[in-house]
Amino acid sequence: MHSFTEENYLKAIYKLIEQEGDVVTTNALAERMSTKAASVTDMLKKLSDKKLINYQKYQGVTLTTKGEKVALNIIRKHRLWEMFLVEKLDFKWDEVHDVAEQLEHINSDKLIEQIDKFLNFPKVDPHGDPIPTANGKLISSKSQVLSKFKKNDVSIMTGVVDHSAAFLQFLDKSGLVLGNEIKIKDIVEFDRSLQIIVNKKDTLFISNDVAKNILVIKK
Amino acid sequence: MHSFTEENYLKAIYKLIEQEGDVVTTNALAERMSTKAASVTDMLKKLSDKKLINYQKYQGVTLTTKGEKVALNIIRKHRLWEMFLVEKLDFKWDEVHDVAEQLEHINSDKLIEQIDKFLNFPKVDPHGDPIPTANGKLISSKSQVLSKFKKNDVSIMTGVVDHSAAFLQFLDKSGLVLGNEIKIKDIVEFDRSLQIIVNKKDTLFISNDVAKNILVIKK
DNA sequence: AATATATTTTAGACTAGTCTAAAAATATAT
DNA sequence: ATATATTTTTAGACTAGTCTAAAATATATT
Repeated sequence: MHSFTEENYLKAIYKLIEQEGDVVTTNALAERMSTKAASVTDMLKKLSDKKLINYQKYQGVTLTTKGEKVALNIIRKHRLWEMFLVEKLDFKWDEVHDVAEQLEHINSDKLIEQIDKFLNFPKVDPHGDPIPTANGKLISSKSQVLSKFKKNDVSIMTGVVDHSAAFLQFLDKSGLVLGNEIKIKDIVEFDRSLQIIVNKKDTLFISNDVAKNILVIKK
Repeated sequence: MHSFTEENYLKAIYKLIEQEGDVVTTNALAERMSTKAASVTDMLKKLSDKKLINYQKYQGVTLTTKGEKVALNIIRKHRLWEMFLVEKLDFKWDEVHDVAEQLEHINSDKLIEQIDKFLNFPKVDPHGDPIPTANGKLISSKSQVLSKFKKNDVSIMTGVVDHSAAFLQFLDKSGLVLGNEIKIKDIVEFDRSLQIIVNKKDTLFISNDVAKNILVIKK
């Protein structure tokens, strides 16, 4: 199997490609892993030798099919564990990340299949992120950020971009949870902040920064 | 916190003291950890510096109060996870060990308290071993090995000494599970093997070696 | 009590992963 | 087109944990 550290690098590469596009740079990876560029270079050589990434000096990295499979499997385990913590152990959605970061490295096919079954094969995790299948397929959601919508658009909240505890707690406090209907009542020209109506009842003002971190699907 | 490896050494020391008595030797520990005596010596110095063990060169080791607390906490987590796997995820009692060896190192107080609650605060694990409390108390069971009993004694099976998958599978096949009543119908002088009656129905012959690995409590 | 044997420790080396400082390559600006 | 700045890689060193081989200590035998 792959080491704890190798798995974390592969996951980080996957996520950076997912959000930043085509290739990942050494510096970007160093920042994400809270380490130094020199350490990243060392690890990239190792992952490249194992055929988990495509790497040419100075040219950045992408994942090989094999590397992507490993990354998606870690993400699958992470999201299933998060779901388990929230659904079965009464964790809040802002409390699950650190524990899931540990649990995702537990190595047992039977364990993760049974957890999946125990949860009745969920499609998304508590943050609305899709859970990759056992054979490494990821159904990408058609959700978009709320900030892209126009006045009077009505949508359903399906996820978040920022997963920090601070942001998630703010959403809880504001009554913004997955599944809620959000109608944009007004958009303030000056700062692009939004006035929204949640579930046809509560009127709320949110900044554009907040809106950029809320995922919705058009109704 | 303590490293994965440190935790495993402390657990091994605890178990060796529990079954072999007062002090643990370097060689015994090396064998248990599947490593070399030289490596053990290095680790003993480290654990001693951290005040987790009492160690004098050439004199063997015991756990300090602090070290015992760490060991018991690992054992607590191990046994709760085993219980979870069997009770909630349909694992067999011979399948849980390796996964629990990994899960026992997950570091989250909330997680283990919630697992405990989810299982309704079990007192023993699937092998009949007592689960230490959150504050490090271990209720030692009054069980004894079946081989110590006499002809016509009646007892209830409460646990096992050998936890290997092979032994547990043999017990399953023989219909010997926790809670069963075992009456000793006869003891063969020659090899101390036993003829037993399980649950007042099935007659079975077991070797003395097997009897030494079955824990029972007198009825 | 002296010697032989077994156990334990030390010394020095190895791997995985990390670091700093310096060198090399690439990108940007004039 | 060349100089400057930025990014990336290399070189060498460090820690945790491991190893082998040799030295030190303890135990057993006569």
